[in-house]
Amino acid sequence: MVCRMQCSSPGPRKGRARPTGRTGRPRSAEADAAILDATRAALVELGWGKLTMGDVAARAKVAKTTLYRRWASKNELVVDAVAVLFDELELPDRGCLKDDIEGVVLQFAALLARPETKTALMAVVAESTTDDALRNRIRSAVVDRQKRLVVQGRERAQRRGELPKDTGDPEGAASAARSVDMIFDVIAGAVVHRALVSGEPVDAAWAARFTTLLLGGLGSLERED
Amino acid sequence: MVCRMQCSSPGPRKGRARPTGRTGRPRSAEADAAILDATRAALVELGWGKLTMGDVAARAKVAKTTLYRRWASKNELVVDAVAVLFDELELPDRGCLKDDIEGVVLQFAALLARPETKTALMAVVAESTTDDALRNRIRSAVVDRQKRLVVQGRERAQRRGELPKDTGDPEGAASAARSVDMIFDVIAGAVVHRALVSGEPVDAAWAARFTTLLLGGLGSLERED
DNA sequence: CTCTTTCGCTACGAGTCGTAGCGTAACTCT
DNA sequence: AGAGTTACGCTACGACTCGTAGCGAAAGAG
Repeated sequence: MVCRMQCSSPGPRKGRARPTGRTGRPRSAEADAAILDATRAALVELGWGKLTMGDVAARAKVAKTTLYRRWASKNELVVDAVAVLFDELELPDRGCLKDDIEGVVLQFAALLARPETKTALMAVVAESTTDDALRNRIRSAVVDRQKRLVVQGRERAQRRGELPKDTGDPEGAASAARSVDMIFDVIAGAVVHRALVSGEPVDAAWAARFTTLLLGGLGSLERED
Repeated sequence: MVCRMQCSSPGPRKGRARPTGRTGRPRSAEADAAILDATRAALVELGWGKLTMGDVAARAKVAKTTLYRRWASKNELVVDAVAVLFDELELPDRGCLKDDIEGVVLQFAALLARPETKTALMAVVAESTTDDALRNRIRSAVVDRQKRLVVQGRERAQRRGELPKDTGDPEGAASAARSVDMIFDVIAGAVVHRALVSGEPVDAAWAARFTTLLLGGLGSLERED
């Protein structure tokens, strides 16, 4: 889902993309990497509004036409450039649910503190409100990467006995899906809002208070179902 | 804080701005209103990325130079155009804290559902990460308008006895301020994230579940302090 | 060696930006 | 009423960005 005309296939050979199946000169994987690096660098220096395709091409030492051969618009380029940053997110096992949540909150906050992330993320979300293709790209490249952590943390807490296990029936499954969505929106939303809108630091003290609130709230939600 | 060179003063006379004190032709208040209306209309049709100053000027039937005499950039214009929408937000007394929160959540969600709001809000926040002046403008024009509702709802709940009253000491005041900030970020963040990032509806059922979570969490937070 | 595709490069029309200059309109003060 | 001051509409402008087209050269596949 990266390039414009070619199909990207897994398993590049010798630093080049596309192992076989097509003839002709293959696309340079180095160029791809250089372009994405240049995009992130430009985001840091210029921000979203002043970033131009020509500038990115110059930084990547690549012709502007090469850029347009792979990405149709600035939006899609930036989504791909930022998406890889979300691969860093992990959920190390800290022993209990509370510590796991605090860890992921701080990790997410550290990611949002990076200038290239903060300036790009909101901008592409804004554009996605009037561009369905972009919305889907963001969902698969960014949102799903994050939501996976919630599912993972939930399962881990269930194994520890900190959360009740899922019932097999459809009713329970629907309830579980609603919970995951809710938790995801609350965590990601609160962290983003504090960091980018309120503009105040997401530090360990805040993370601890927030986690207390979330866990207490989950208990109430559980009791009501 | 609206115009570029002149000081806006309250109490216009006869549809014109600035009652007295300065000489010369006064700025047209009708033009201001027409420009802001045109900006919102253009946001609906074009979105943030394709909105141009020339287009807004044409819609408002105003010269482009008039636009630049009042707003230095597209960012500031859009902030002012969207800010007034947040004046609609109120906190009607529904009798108990739970209903008050659900009400404001749904009201905020309805505001975010409007295309001109959703497409503009995230965009200006994105730009504000690299523009301090814009950040302050957003804070005073949008964020403070929302936070006021949290303070108001909290005081009302305290009068009802649903929340403990503030202690007079500095420690208690700091704790109260932290709570207001936390509640604000959680509510606004979660609603924005669900509506704009997850792209799922903020309906009455979601609002009820979210409110249950929040109130339960507040209880836990309270017990720990 | 031939075929195919990508590459860098240049050039281009279209569109936007933000400003300057001008004559005119609107309002205040004397 | 007249003078002074400021905002307005209009036109024009250079600078910039966009996205594309056309070219010859480079890089791999068969």
